[in-house]
Amino acid sequence: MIEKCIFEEFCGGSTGQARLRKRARRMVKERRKTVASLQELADLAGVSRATASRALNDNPMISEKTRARIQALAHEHSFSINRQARAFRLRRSNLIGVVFMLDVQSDQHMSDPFFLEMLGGIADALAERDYDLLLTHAPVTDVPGLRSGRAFQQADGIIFIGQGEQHEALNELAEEDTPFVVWGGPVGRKRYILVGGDNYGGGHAATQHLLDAGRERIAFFGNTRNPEIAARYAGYAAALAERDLEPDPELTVDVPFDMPHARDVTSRLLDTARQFDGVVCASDVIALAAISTFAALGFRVPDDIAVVGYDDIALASYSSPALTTVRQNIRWAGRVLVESVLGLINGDDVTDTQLQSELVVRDSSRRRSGGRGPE
Amino acid sequence: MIEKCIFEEFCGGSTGQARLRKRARRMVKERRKTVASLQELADLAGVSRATASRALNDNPMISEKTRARIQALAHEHSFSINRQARAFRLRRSNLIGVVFMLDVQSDQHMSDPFFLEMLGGIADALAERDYDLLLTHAPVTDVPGLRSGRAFQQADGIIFIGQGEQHEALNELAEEDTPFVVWGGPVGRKRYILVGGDNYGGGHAATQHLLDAGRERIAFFGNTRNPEIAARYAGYAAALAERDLEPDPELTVDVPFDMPHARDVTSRLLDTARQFDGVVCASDVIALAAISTFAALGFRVPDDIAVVGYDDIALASYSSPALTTVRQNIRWAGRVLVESVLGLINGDDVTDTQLQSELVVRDSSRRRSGGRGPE
DNA sequence: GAAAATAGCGCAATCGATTGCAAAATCTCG
DNA sequence: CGAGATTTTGCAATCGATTGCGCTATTTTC
Repeated sequence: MIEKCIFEEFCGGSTGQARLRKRARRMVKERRKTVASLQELADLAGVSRATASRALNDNPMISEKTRARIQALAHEHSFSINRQARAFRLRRSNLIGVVFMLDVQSDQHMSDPFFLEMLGGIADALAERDYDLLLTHAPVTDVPGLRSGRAFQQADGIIFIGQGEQHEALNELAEEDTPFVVWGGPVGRKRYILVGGDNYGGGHAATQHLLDAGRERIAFFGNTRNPEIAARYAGYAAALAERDLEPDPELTVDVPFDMPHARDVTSRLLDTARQFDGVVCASDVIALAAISTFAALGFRVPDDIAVVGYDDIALASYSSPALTTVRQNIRWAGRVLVESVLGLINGDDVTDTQLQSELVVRDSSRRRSGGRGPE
Repeated sequence: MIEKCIFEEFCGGSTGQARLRKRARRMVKERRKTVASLQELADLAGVSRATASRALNDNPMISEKTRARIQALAHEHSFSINRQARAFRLRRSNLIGVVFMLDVQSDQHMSDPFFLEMLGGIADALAERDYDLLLTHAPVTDVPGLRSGRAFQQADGIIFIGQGEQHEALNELAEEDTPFVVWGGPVGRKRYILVGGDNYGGGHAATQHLLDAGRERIAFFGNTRNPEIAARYAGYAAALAERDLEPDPELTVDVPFDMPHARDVTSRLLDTARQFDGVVCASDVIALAAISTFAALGFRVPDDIAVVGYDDIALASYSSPALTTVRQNIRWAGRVLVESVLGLINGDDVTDTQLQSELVVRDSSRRRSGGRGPE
């Protein structure tokens, strides 16, 4: 039945295609064998590799009829193109590298759920565009070393998550020809495409929220050498300035992103007996570590010290008390990063993007209203 | 100087190599141009592609001298092999796919930090072995569909994280020829290599801990259709049995892995007014959600209800009260998974592995000792 | 010192898909 | 019905690295 359909249109000519057709007849018998290469598919269909290739790629040069027939055949034999060969020929792998730039101090890499959500967003967006995600978990002491790393060679483009303290190194990488985009905060003399949240606005909103709640001595926990954090700090300082306050240097604490260190630093701060009644944290993880430390040392949160976090990770709303935080739409961020890097690859004009940030008020920073507590 | 070194040993013969040498002289002048292919490197060195290839791969067929010279040249011109071409030729990509199998219910994929730590462990272990990580974030409704997915075609092997409820589908995949290993719990009629923690032991220890603390009606929160959870449940039931108790079906609650659902289910359970004073949770995330819900509803933790988690994610020790939980050495797990899948690829004999689990007691389950509280 | 053994290298085929160009088939019209 | 226009399809080169086989030098052996 099918054989008939396949061949009836060919029964005329007798040129070079005759050979192909003979081969096709032979192939038909071994129908069930898996089709492994384009050549085999072409033989089955009684056409040349070229035609088969074009048919599968919806090349308009191929007639509707032939295309349909070949695609059906491919499907029937569950044939799928060899992606290695394709990548080799086209010099395009359909792979996007994702590199996490983490602070150097933390041995315990990648423990911030923020990264996971970001990764999920990127993975989804890439999948929609028929790209795969090559994950590199780099010892980010030497960004230049990445150049010779695997990600840079196999991937068509790179997404860096966070600048860490490697802004300059990234600038140098921009001279290379692998396109990349960076999730991070604003910096001067930038030669790469940047996508980020409104860190300034977020830091401002967080601080203002604490001020509105009646807090007067507000600390900032975070590593301001990281551009994202620096922008949040700028927002923090600005909010203070609007109330004629200014940041107390002793309350600006370089807290790393991982919890053990964060806890450490926090408790040391408390030892110095500096007074403060509010904290703006550079991440939810830092905030949770801080809260835990405060609690362990006998401070009540939020009554004695109110805390605001950043990122709105899933766990933030389930801590007790629930954490007020600045939400970034991470999944959307992932999508924007993907669009940007693919845009670069296509040679489009790509510009920086700033996503909105939004303060999510939960009940951890009230001072005057009584705590709702257990009912 | 260098030119001399390169050529002095050749100045004898005058066979087919003469042509090569001429080309080399020409190339030397344009030293600085980036070397893009093996051919160019070979030309520079005055040898053939074959020799260059062998030299770079430390093939013993090549003399020490030539090897050193070519490798030096390669380094000098920062030449690195084209991995696409190599993968194509060798039919080996040095890519390992990692697929997360998540419960279907949860729209909010990948929010459990456990996955991130696991991913980090796998990424590190792979990097050491010169492999890259291809991340697939699959809609795991159809595992068979993965077969035609990108990961399966590009990767030399696959690591599945979690079986979800897809055990049977995995069994079918085992018929295919792509080697894979699975992180998960014990199941019957298994045709794939399994790596997992001691879920039974962990569940047992967690339950025993609560019993030792004087708890008498202990609930279990988790989806027991997931093999890992099922094993933990078995340990839970066994621990109860040792005290002549048996699981109350109404206290075995199918709690999904993501927090919103977990919270939902938890509060519904409390509505039914079933009495219980302890909970063994299938993950820390579930535990934190449960604690948060209990607190919101006016129960004191651990005084009214003690909770034990599973995984010991970084945040577990920073919740207040700190979470007692079962620790799995996730980074080591990642390493074992990598060794196993690479073993399969090499055709080694690979067997299942069970890693130890360890109860980490923090102060969330005391009943008789007074809470330490803020000092 | 000639024959045999051994190193060290080069030749050329190969992997599978894509694509410019040319050839063949089909269609259009006068 | 046949030339010209147009649509389809095939030929063959190409991407870059690897490797079996064979050819030269060089060394060893007697």
